Amino acid sequence: MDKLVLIDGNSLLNRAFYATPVFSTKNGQPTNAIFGFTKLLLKILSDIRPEYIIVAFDLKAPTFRHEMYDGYKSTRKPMPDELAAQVEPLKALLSEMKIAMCAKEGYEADDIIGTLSAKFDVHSYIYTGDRDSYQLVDEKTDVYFTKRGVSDLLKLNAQNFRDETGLEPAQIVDLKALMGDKSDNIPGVAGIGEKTAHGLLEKYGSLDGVYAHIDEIGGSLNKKLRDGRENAYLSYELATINRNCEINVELAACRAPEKFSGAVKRLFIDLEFRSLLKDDLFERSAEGETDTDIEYPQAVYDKTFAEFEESAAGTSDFAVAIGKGDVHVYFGKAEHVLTGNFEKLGGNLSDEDFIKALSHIFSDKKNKVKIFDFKSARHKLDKWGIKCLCLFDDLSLAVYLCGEAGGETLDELCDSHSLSKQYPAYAVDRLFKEYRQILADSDCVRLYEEIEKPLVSVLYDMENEGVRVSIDALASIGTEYTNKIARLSEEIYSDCGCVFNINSPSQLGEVLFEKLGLKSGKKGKNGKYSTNADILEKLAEDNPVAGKVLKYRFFQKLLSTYIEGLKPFIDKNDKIHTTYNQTITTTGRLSSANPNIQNIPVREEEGRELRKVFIPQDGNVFIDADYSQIELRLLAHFSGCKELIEAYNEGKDIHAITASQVFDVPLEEVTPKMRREAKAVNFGIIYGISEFGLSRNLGIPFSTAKSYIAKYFATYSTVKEYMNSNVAFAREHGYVATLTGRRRFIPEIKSSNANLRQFGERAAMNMPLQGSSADIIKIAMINVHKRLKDEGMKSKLILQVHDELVLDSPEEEAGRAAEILKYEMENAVKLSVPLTAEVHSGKNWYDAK
DNA sequence: TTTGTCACG
DNA sequence: ACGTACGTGACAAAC
Repeated sequence: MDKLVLIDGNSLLNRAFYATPVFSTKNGQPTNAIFGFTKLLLKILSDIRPEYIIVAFDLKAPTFRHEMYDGYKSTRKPMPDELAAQVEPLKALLSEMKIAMCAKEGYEADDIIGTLSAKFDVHSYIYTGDRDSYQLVDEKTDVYFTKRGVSDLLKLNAQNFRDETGLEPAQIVDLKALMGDKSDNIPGVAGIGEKTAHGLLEKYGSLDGVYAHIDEIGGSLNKKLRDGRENAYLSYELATINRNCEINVELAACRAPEKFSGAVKRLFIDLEFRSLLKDDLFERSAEGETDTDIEYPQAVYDKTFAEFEESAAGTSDFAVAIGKGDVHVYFGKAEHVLTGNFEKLGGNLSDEDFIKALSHIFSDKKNKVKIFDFKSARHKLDKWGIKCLCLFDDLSLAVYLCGEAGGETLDELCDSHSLSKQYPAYAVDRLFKEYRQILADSDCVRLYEEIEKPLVSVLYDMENEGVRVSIDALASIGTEYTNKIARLSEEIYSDCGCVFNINSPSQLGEVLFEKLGLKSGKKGKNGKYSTNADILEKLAEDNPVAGKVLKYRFFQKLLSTYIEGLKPFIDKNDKIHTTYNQTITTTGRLSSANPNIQNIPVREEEGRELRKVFIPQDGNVFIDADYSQIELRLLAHFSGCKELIEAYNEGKDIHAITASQVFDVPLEEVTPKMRREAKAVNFGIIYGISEFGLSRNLGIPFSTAKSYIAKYFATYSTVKEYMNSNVAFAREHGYVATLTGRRRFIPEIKSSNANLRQFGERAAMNMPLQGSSADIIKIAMINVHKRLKDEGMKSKLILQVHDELVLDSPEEEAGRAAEILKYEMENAVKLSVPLTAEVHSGKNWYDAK
């Protein structure tokens, strides 16, 4: 039998909307509900593979139910704006997807679905979030109900309906007739709730049955039923789905699509549904898969270097895309595909000619190469023994600075711009021109040319240089931790009276809170106990096992992440080479990965010891410099707050001053506790403070945190004004910016979802501070790197940890190197407050801090 | 792949 | 009624 999928459009769109926070495209079009709906739709099509599909919608016009009963659905809240704004775009998408839609004045989607499933000789699969549809279940009709969100589907059938309610599917109408339905404002019988209604139906089977035996029912219930008889039968009618509406739908016009057109693909791209852009979903057009109005270059497979050189003669502008073993080069009107035999057989060039061709491009300092990720290209070219001397433009940086989601690959970029991946070098050329224009329009050209681009070479050198580790020290600390972990786990097993996996939060929660019956184990929304450090610390006051678990976790973390985790990254020279990602963060910071060298322990003494593992090269020392309170200084600078600026200009202790203001005591009477709390307030200010956050961070009552914040802003009103101005700017322009004009787009700030909106507001307050700090240290890095090189020094910049730089420096030039480092960091930019960097040196990273 | 936890600034 | 300081990356478990 043919299969027909029937979807309750309004119901699923509604579910999809509330399943996730609202998210929007860069243009501010909210898309979360359309996304959830589309994702489910694609899943249904691939799971069921139906011959036919119809999406039914409600219309605004009143239905036959409104005519029967004025109050029908009158208590419904209106749709939130952000959901309403998604209805028409969804219909437009469905229409482009060639999916049949159906709506009819006077009926609800339920009725249309009920009618269509009864009308055709097909097996129907109904998808809805409305439990009323239980009544449609029969041998040729399955109903799938979306439980939580949209992806969690429950197939309804007589059995699970009985399990859940103790009733037959058809009885849902009788049930509603008796108990009513608040959300639809169906009245039911006054005074009868779910329990009573159930009881009656179990005994008498149906509404008619109840009234047929009304004389057997005594007491107040009898009166309620007699008084409510009219309402009960009205409700029965209201709750019954009309399976016989007058609808003209030809099944033949409802064919389910197998593939979608290029127009649908473009709509997906516009809606930023990147994760749904699977190639096999879309039809391939004759020339390829993408825009027909693009004139792609001619593909050329040169046989020899001489052939390539001849075409490239006189060309200095190239666009290049490097794949695994193949390199695409676009210039003139052709895309040359070059492959050697390095990683696969059958290259069109000999290895020797392959290298020559690449050297022709990259080793000539007059050439300018457009490329997606220059830093990683250089590492790759290194392996082929090719020196990079050319000028370059980096597409990934341009895209990043334009405020697009960071970390996109070139492939993804091609997809989202409808460009063929077969011509990636041409795509690089074309995309770079496009993004270069956006950079110019958003005043980010200097940021790109003078900061991000020069930084590429600095980071390349840092990654190449690497940081040395002591294998012996690593091994001995590893043994020490392994022993500690073994002892602690034995003790924990014996204390708990059972052996289990302490690493598993769910097993740990079960043992602690159920077996041992420890208190304060509140289950979260997913039905699991939280066992994080905050909770365990509280527990440790009463039960030593919690403390042992904390210790176990601590050493386990150090062992797995920093001992075992680092080992695979150590090269034959005992060095670790991290990768700095320049295009990930929303604020402009770098991130470090494989391994992450920016989160090596320092806060706890026992973890800090690990830094003794990081050592300079023979005969060298580490020189470590970190900015002192750079974000707070930026706050003083940007806000223009006189008190803060003065305090910094006079070199005062800022946290102590804040403490004296917030706690209303003379500076001399500020206690260490007051200073500590004031420091937390200062941090909070930078993060876009909330009462909840501060109270949780300090472990103080909500009301106390509130009063601290109030006092702070009363004292530093210019800071408050500055923060408000950031939020206002973001609301007006959709973005905020740093010292150098780096932008972060914050669409959340216009959300009607309070949580999301507040998140946007905090981000608007924090980004200019965190981001400007990132700008400043980047400038410092470029200048330090240049000075060291220009002055012919052997000291090398090796690490960056957001506000900290580390040099590996020969002992004899360490003094000079430290001076340069400090000077360049402190003078990277000129602010209305001084920037200070604290410098230390030592024979390992521990001693240099 | 997602979740919980925890390391850093 | 709910979820909340900003920005990251890695690991282990559970799905």
